[in-house]
Amino acid sequence: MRKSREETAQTRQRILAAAAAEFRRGGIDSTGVADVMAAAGLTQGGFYRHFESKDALVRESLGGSLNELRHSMEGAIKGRPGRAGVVAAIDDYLSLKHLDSPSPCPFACLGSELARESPEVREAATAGFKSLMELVASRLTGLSAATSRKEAAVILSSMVGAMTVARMVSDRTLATAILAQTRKSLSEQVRDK
Amino acid sequence: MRKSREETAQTRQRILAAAAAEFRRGGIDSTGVADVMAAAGLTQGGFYRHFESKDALVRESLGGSLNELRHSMEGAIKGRPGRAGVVAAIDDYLSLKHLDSPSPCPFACLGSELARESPEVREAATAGFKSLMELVASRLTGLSAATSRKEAAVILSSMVGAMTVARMVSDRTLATAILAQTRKSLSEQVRDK
DNA sequence: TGTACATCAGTGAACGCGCGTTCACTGATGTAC
DNA sequence: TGTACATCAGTGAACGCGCGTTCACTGATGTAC
Repeated sequence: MRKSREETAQTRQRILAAAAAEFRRGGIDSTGVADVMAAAGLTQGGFYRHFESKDALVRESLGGSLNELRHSMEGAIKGRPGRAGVVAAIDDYLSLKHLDSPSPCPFACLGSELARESPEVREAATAGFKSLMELVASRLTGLSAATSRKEAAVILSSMVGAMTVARMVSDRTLATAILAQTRKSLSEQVRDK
Repeated sequence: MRKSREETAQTRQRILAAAAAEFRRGGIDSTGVADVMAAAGLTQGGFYRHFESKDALVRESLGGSLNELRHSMEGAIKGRPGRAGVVAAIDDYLSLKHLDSPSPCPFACLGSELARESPEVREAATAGFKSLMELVASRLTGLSAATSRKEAAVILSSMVGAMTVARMVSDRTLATAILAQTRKSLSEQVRDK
């Protein structure tokens, strides 16, 4: 049953992709190694040929999620010049589509759980957040480097908060209102500062 | 071993208080019925004399947490007149003290987990959020009722997002910067709108 | 290039453990007369 | 008011179950000559 080196590498990537999606969907604690392996079309026994532990999987798949999120935000930002790029990223993130579809954002899906994860996992989350901060800050022209980073942190954490709360409430009207009003409020903030 | 009616009622309250604190500290999934009962100074066997299931405990203790949070915000708001009351509540919530101490806010502690809880639990969370919204909105003078509620929703979800992210990142400097800058940003928003 | 052997990806079953829940039991409290 | 009995809060052990992890085994791949 041994697989070629290429197949092995592909399997590893398949497990990582399945893990990233399953953890975001069901949470870290509630998603078992067997769930992830089944989602990747494998049985649980083979897991430890690819990863040292569940924690290592969480860490690495979180890194993958964060990279994808960064690329998706880069795409939205690069479509428009200057500060309008940030507005586009905000509108994209706080869209109804993002509310309903499997979310690409581990902060919104796992935020409060991540605070209780191992130091290694939290460091991966921190690096991901900082990476998004730099991306947004680079478009907040006319501010000092330090100030633009701080403003970017506020914008991003507000986005995460809005999506987290919108996902939490069972009142659909309230959820859409939170997203719409936060889009409006943050866009004004980006344009005016 | 039977206890008096009064003692029974006190025990129930003790379990609820322990549950609220333990769930916020360790998350809902990771905190077992036995953990809660031990924190209340009891053994797990007696749990079902007081509650129908863990889900019922989660629902009721979440309601308790939300009531306490509302009272604490009411206290901060009532200390100052008009919009300054909202600023005081923001400063209180986004303080370093709140970052470090056992948090009274279930949204910041459990936000992403709550989105995956039972409909009953999510409805309790929704009612709690709406209650805070009304409280904040009542102080956003000069706006229509609908607009003030929407603004309140943005302010609250931004507060939750800032605290969630600040708790998540392993970089202390970044955490304090997020809190400070969000305080500043929201305060300006409250004063100017 | 062909052959013999070592490696190891993946399977399926098992490990110990902790979970939510149930239950027999205890003895103090509450109730009925 | 006093007594006999029913109730039930709390204990401690057990239930089935799913968890993360380990392991014997398989057979195709990789390596050495």
